[in-house]
Amino acid sequence: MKKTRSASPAGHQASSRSSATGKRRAEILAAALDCFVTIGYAKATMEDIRSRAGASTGSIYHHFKSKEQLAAELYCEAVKATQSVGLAAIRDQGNAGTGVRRLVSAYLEWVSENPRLATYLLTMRHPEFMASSSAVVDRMNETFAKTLRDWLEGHVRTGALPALEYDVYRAILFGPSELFARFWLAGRTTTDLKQAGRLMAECAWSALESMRAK
Amino acid sequence: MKKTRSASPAGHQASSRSSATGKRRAEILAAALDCFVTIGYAKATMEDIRSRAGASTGSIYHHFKSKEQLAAELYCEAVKATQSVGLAAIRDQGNAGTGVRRLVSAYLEWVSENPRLATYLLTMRHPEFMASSSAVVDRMNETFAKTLRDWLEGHVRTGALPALEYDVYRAILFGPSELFARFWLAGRTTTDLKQAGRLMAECAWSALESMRAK
Amino acid sequence: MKKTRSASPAGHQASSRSSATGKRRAEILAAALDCFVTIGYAKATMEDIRSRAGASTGSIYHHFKSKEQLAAELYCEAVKATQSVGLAAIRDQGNAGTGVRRLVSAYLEWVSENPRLATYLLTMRHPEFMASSSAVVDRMNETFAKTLRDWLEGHVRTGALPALEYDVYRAILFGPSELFARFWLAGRTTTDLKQAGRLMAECAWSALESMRAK
Amino acid sequence: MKKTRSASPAGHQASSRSSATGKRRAEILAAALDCFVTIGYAKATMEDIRSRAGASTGSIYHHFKSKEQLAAELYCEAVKATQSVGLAAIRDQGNAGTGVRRLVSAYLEWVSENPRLATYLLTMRHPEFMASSSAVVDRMNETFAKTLRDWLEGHVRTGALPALEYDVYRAILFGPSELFARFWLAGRTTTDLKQAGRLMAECAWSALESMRAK
DNA sequence: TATGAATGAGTCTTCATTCAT
DNA sequence: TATGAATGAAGACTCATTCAT
Repeated sequence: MKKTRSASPAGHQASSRSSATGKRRAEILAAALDCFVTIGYAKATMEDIRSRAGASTGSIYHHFKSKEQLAAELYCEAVKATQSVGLAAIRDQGNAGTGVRRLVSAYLEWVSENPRLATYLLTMRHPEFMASSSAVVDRMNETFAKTLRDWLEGHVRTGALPALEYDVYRAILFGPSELFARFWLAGRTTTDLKQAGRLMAECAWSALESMRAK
Repeated sequence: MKKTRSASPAGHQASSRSSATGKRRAEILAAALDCFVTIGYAKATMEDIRSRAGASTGSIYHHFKSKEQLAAELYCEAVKATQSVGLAAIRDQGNAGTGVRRLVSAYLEWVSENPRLATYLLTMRHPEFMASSSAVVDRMNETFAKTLRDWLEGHVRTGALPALEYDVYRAILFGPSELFARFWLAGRTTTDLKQAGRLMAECAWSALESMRAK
Repeated sequence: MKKTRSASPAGHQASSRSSATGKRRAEILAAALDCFVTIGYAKATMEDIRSRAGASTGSIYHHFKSKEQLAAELYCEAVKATQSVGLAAIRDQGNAGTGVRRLVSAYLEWVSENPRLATYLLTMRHPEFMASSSAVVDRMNETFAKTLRDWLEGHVRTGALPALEYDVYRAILFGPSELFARFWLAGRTTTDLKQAGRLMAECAWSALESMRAK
Repeated sequence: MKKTRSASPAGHQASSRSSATGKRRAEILAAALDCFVTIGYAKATMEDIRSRAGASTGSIYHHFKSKEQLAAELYCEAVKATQSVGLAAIRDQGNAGTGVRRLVSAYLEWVSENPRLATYLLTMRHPEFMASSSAVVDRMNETFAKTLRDWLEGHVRTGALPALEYDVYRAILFGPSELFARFWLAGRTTTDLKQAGRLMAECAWSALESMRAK
């Protein structure tokens, strides 16, 4: 059955040219993301991924060392994506209130635009394959944290923001939106995501404001 | 080790009496929790659980239908525990501010007192075994949500709280503390949990207050 | 749950007296037969039998050494039953034709009266538990064969029956009815069993007659 | 050893060529047949089959979904084989007597040439794996029955055969030989199989003849 | 005799991964 | 690069049987 496919003379021309870009690689990654999000990393089998990608077992292993690496690559991609969205939101932002609000709503915007990747990120926060990714992810997290911290500290110095530990800032800034996102991704929300973004942003800002006051 | 964990000082008297109570069952559950939290649901094997519980394979299956059911039972237990703590915090609480603050810090207190169960709850929020538990959990969630909603609405009517959708309330109330808890449980925080509890409580309350104002 | 049963004061009087007969034993045997016939020896579990018998695990093992022995006992019972029916059919039967006919239809009559046991006999012809029964069954078979052979030989000497090997006699006498019985028991026949009995009997007799002639 | 068994002298040429044909598949089937016949379906383990086939666990499951499916496939093969032998015996056979005799002896010939498959067929007539095969087998049985019935009815119309229900015909035609085959395969016969074939054939024919007469 | 918790060897099956073509 | 057959370690689960009460 499969033999007939490679036998079909057409199609060959097209794909033999390049795929240099790594089209197959991308297809496999996409299939893997689908499977992990739908079935879960542990339950999803390479066979699931293989069939969804329309690739062969060998082909997958040609592109990726292992299932774990596949998951790790997706994870890194997801982390990088959120972080760059976050960083872009505060970059060169002189106004603390605007920066905080943008930071929060940027996160939810990204979620709404990348639901699958977001689901993956929020769901696969596990030690299941961390071995392969932790080094890279840890570094990314540090960089992100450092940048955000610097930005925050700048505004703390001007008195625009309260002096709080970074872990508290993290909780205040991202806690509400992340929790909302979880439910939104699960289809268990009634509020529109944009509206929620505004509310979460406001929430974070007014919380910080009130703390600064004291 | 495991035996000490059924921590609550009371109850010991009662359960020390005999095996009739279902001691074995409890031992197995405890061992499973340990394994799931440490190794992860997927990677933990029944053999891991078996040896940690000091039971035989057959004994485990005599008490629990499957690994999935074991996980589900723990999950339900955890959900019930947080919820009852939350409900106790607002029960008969006439003051909105006090209620909100108590709700938030009660959650973190519970986390600090039940780190393993909390880790399990926050980590295993996955479709890996949900089949077995969703019915029960869904009902519990509904009940909890209904009660909390009623309490909130009571205060909305008096103007003490702003009129917001439940999903927004949920995000504001539990988002920061849940996120903080995740990092605390992972040992990645610098702030003391109690202190964080007060901050998260304040944060939630001031956010709500500011929204009410508008 | 089961405890309430032994708690019921009534009924005790009756069963405490004797059950000497082995009522429980019989119930277990009946349940086992049911299970073996329905599910098959291999697939039927002691738990299946236990629950159908309304007994406890321990009780079963109190009465029977093992699953195998349970099966063997039923098998012996079945073999003995058919054989005695067969022997009764030819005992003191001076007329060859009558004897042959009776032998054949007696078999089918027994089948119709003991469908479950017959199914068991025709279905469980396997080495699955033969270890426990072969000795006994072999002896029973020998005795039966010897008696039948003697009867046949008597009529061979008078010329009423043809001189054929016992294995051929067995095939001619029991082959058709056994095959018919298999299908009848499976509910895959259209002909009435009594009618079939007459036909099979006639068939056997005319076959033998024609062979004698040559 | 197993390789010689694909007995039919032709075909060897073709299959010796390569593994492309499904050599492994065939080896596994052969090993399974051996095991099922020797040890019994229930007692034979996949490990038994695996080692006898010289294959790996994974390889077996690559080719067959389950132990049950393996058994089912063999069963279908066996059914198909007997039936085609039977149908060949009566195809275009204008003479009722010759046809009946050929039908009967063809069956026993097939048994003698395919003792293992025959043993399997006569022994594994059980619900152990029927789930997987019944649909296919039922259809094969219907087709076979229909063809045989048509042939019989043709001769009933000419008066060469008596008008009997199909289930009675089945019993008369196959009962004796099947029962004889059972004992022959178990090594519990004294009569030569060919000789028995002639006798069973004669037996069936004279039985039918005598019934027609009436 | 009855009960049912406990036992643990034994099975089937899965699945990530390798490798010959 | 692609293919898919082959590998085999590992795991969940079953079930006959034992045993303390």
